[in-house]
Amino acid sequence: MTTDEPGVRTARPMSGRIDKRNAILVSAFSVFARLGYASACVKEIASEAGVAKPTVYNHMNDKATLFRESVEAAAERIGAPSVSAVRARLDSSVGDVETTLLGVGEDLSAAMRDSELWALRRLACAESSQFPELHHVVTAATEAPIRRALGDKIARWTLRGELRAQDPDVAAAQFLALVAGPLEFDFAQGTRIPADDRSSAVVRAAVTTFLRAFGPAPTDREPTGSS
Amino acid sequence: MTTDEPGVRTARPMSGRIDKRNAILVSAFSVFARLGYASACVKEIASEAGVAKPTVYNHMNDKATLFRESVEAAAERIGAPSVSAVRARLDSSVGDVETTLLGVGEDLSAAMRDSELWALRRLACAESSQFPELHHVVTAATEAPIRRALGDKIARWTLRGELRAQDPDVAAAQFLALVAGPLEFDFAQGTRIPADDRSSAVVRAAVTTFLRAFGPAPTDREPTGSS
Amino acid sequence: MTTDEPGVRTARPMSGRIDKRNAILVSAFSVFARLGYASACVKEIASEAGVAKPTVYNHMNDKATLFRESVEAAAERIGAPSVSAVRARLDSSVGDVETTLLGVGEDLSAAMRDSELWALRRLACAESSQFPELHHVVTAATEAPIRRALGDKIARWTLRGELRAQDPDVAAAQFLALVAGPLEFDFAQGTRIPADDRSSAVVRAAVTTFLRAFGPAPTDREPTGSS
Amino acid sequence: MTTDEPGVRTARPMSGRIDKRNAILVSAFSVFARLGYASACVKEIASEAGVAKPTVYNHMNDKATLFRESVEAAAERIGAPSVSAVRARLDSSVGDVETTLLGVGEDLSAAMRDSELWALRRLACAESSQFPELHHVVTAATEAPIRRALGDKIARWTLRGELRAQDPDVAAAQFLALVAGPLEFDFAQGTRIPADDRSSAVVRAAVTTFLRAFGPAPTDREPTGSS
DNA sequence: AATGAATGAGTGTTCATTCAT
DNA sequence: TATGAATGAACACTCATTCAT
Repeated sequence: MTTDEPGVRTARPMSGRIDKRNAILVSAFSVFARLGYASACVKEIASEAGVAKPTVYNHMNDKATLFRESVEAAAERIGAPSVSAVRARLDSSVGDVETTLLGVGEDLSAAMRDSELWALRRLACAESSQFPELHHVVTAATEAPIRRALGDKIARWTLRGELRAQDPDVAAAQFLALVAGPLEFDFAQGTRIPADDRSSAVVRAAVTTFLRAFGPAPTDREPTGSS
Repeated sequence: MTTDEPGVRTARPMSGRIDKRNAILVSAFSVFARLGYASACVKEIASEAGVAKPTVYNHMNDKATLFRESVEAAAERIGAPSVSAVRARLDSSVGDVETTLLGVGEDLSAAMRDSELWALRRLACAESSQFPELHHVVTAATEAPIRRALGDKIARWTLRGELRAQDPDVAAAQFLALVAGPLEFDFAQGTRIPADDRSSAVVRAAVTTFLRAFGPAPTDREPTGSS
Repeated sequence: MTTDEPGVRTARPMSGRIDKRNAILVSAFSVFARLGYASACVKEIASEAGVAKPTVYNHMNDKATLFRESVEAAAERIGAPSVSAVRARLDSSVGDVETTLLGVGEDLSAAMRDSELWALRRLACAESSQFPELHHVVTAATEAPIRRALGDKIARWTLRGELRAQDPDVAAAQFLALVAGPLEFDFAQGTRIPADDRSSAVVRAAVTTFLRAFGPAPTDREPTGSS
Repeated sequence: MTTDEPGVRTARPMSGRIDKRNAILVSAFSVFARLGYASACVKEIASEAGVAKPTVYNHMNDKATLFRESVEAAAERIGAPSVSAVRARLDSSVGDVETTLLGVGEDLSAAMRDSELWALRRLACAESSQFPELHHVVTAATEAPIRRALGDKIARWTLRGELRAQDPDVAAAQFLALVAGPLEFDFAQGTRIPADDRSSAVVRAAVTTFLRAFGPAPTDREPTGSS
């Protein structure tokens, strides 16, 4: 239908369209994150994307679809860095268990400093009655891969005798909870950002508790503090 | 519905008004919980409360005030049972540490089966950019008292040598995280209700991990499973 | 609920509302007649009625209801005069058959000079796929009573030997057709208005033909022309 | 669908274009008939014609032109069969006057069973304020030729003494009115289809009345019924 | 000649809020 | 105090039409 000369030509004619689609998705997420689904207005999304309102409807059928797709795209975009960071850290073999866990904890607390991540969670939470599938979309792009990777690593550590976690997946979930739970309180849904030393303390406390529970040997090293 | 004996009328001249106000607050929370702040419409709230729309405006200045007050009232109402339950359990001296913690865990997981609690959380989360104070209101009525009571108890246990938690507040936060974190995943923002045995398993795993980390003596009892 | 002192007071509080409702219905028919259902816009109807757009929606649920009700009201209003005129003429006993039929014919052709009647027909015809019930509404308010009254009269004439129509209803329908059929061609859906003598000629021709077919005796009066 | 033999291409370079134009006109009338002028949307017309929207604009300047041309084309197409049928019947010399008139009446009532004819009338009627010329277009393609042919025939019958109609055109118009008038009531703008015997009765009654009025001799044959 | 993409203008409808009673 | 009625402002969505290809 179009000129099919190999090379750059084939990629070109679509690029503008794809650019526009991405611009729409990005601005849609931005506006939805700021105002919520119901209060966001398509006109503002369009103007922020630099297109006319009907162009938005040419790409996405209606507001609900626009919402879903923008959240999905944002989940990928926002979740990717922390997922990659944790994966890289777990794949590299440098450092002992404690150091690695501390690193993972720092990765998580760093991720929570991203206001877009909170916006993403807020949206998925807020609209979970109208768009229940979003919870899965968001966790699949943010928590789930980390949980899985950490579970794998804990299994290996256990095999190597560096840890003794009967069920690595439960242990992984618990480690994440030990880090995220207390932090979620401090972040107050992303409306506050705790000081660096506060989140570091939470991470250290989580690692300490985790290692006391799952540490390799019941060594009698003194429990040197959980704060 | 109201006391209609003529004699009583003079005694409680305000009761009808207060009744009406409560009816408005209750139906407001119900509608807000169902539809979210922006999508909820005052007309529906009024009709569900059995009053006319302007009557709502006679009691609350505007929609935002109506929202805030209805959420505050609902937070008290919804949070109270689980707070009381946990407090009662911690105040009574029956049972050892493990039994008590298991009981608290069960209290928490029972509380999470209340769909109104999830609605409350969803609202606070959803509107946290427009109404940031709600996060505090909700946690103050639900989590905070439990955390504080548990912290107190852990302090006492530690003093008695039944536990060794350097910082009881951190330990309390971690216990709650160990219970709530994995469960939050299963509840999926209140859109799913996990089976009883699943949540019991989570609670047991949380207690096991917690006791391994903070248990009194470095006993050499085998770590018999974390699932 | 309102002061119920007998007399004028009870009628008052509603009159403003009813006035407004009527104003809306009248201006709605005017706009619908001018532009058709789809092209008419509620905003224009509202402003022509001197109210705000939402006021229209307070009285009628949606555009379709507004349309139906405005057409029904207009059918009563527009059909009444010609129906009354024909009824009055048929009820009064002055004049012989021919004179009376000529009078009825003139009544009909006078009615067709009312541009609102054509607008009414146009609307019922135009929207008969979306609003099929309108055909009945319009004919019931315009043609049907006339047909019935004329049928009754023809029956009486036949009984009195002044006419010999076996089936008076068929004869009535045929008389109306003889008058209206040729005139409809001349009026061209109300876009043209034929000269007075033209429509009088049509009426005379209709009466002549009708009387030749249903006249009392096979008199041998010459057929003096049908034009 | 199109002739693809390379040789033929040069011979009929326009045929594909004309095909496309016809497809557009046909689908346009179909959509206009279904939805009316204002509610019909060009996109649907284009897709039903199997072309893209701008292609429609390449052939017809705008929606109004598209409407006019599609109605004109449809008028020819839809009117032709009944016109031909009546003409053929009148041209053939078989049968006496009564038989022929009965046949013409049946032709007319058969034509009214074509839902497309009603759609055509509805459109012309509905949009007669915006497109007043359509009334002429439609009648010229449907009623007018029949009226003229019947007038001619009545003139001949009168000359031959088989009828005595002073003004054949008026008589023709009256015959058509006697048939169509009562039937139009039954068809209710094409929303209902009367039973065969009902329309046959109407036709017979019309012929009876017509012949009583214009029959050749003032014979004293009993008026045997007008129903 | 035909089309995918884009848009300005406009629609019906809803809602929070106010006023007169 | 409580309410029926009214409204200004806004929103999702559609459509006829044009432009670049």
